[in-house]
Amino acid sequence: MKWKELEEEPCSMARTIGVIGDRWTLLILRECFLRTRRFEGFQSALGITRHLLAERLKKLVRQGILRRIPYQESPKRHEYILTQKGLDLYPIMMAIVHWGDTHMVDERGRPLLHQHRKCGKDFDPVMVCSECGEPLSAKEVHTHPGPGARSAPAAAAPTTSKTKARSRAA
Amino acid sequence: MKWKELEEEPCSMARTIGVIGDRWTLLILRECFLRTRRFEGFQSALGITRHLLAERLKKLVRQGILRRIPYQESPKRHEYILTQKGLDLYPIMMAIVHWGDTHMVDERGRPLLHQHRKCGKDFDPVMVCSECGEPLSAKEVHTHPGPGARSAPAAAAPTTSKTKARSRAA
DNA sequence: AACATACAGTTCTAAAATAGAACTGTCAAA
DNA sequence: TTTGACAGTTCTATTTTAGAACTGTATGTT
Repeated sequence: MKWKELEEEPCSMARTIGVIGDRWTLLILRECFLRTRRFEGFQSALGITRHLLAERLKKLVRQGILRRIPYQESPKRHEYILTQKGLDLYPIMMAIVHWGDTHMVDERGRPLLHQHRKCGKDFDPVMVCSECGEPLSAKEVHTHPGPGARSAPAAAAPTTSKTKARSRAA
Repeated sequence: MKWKELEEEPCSMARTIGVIGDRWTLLILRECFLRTRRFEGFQSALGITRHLLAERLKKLVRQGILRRIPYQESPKRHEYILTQKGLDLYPIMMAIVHWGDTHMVDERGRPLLHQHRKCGKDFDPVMVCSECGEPLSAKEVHTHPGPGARSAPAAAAPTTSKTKARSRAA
């Protein structure tokens, strides 16, 4: 599979993975949420090669996740700032951190704590149902096709090769 | 950076990314949550090469995210089932899907809907503060070092090369 | 008996992505 | 005049991934 194709699959997860689903991109986004804004900042914080960093930043800008804002003229320099679309990635980041806090910490405990300004307490992120407010777990959720589903009879995707992907959505 | 190193960084996000932060792994996990359990099931659903699939499944088993359970003798065959550690990835998956539903759908709308068995309604996942129950956003959260933080003065990491990563945690 | 099929891998080569280092170019400060 | 900060770009070497074929056990078919 070419990764461009991912973004066109009838699956919100595949599409999202096509955009942010690689290691460096996720780490770059971590830095964004930690307020890093400049090329050298990302590079020295992450140890990523300059080549890849330039690539990934371009992609994130193309995708509307970062905005490239000039902060000085001559030589022209820019900062990379999260757009609203980028800020909306926050639950993904927090969910990843929280899983790591739960399953990947050593004896020393969590590297970082998160304090909620509104209530002043250190917290964990909890994912709840938008309708009833109860915490969610996989077993309590039933998945069913929505309007954008690629229904089996329609469009009749050829599925030429035996090894091609069946259509599947999420 | 070698990806093994990621798992040892003092950052829950880096560690988690080291385990599940690549495209195929995330897609394999999607299939797991959609109840796929067998090698051929994953392969035909995703179109992943058999070689990589075998690799990734092994890694997920090593990490305790999947359990390999025999379902027949001679020839020995196994199913791959999510452990509790694997099931705990659900908020990450839902957060990814939800972002895609918000920012990556076409005119046709969402490919999949999610129904909460408890309340019976189609829902969106919402991330809230465990302490006060309010929805979270990046701007309302203050991050500070926890017990597992790699504090600057201690341990005195050499940081030999100019291009090596500064220590950074999340 | 001979053949095809299901299943779960393993093994190969070619193509693509990433690592690592060096280089470019503008400007400011020493 | 030299050095350093900054934001890249360019190059080669290494590592990963893609793609296809092959292995091996067992069942079902002709």
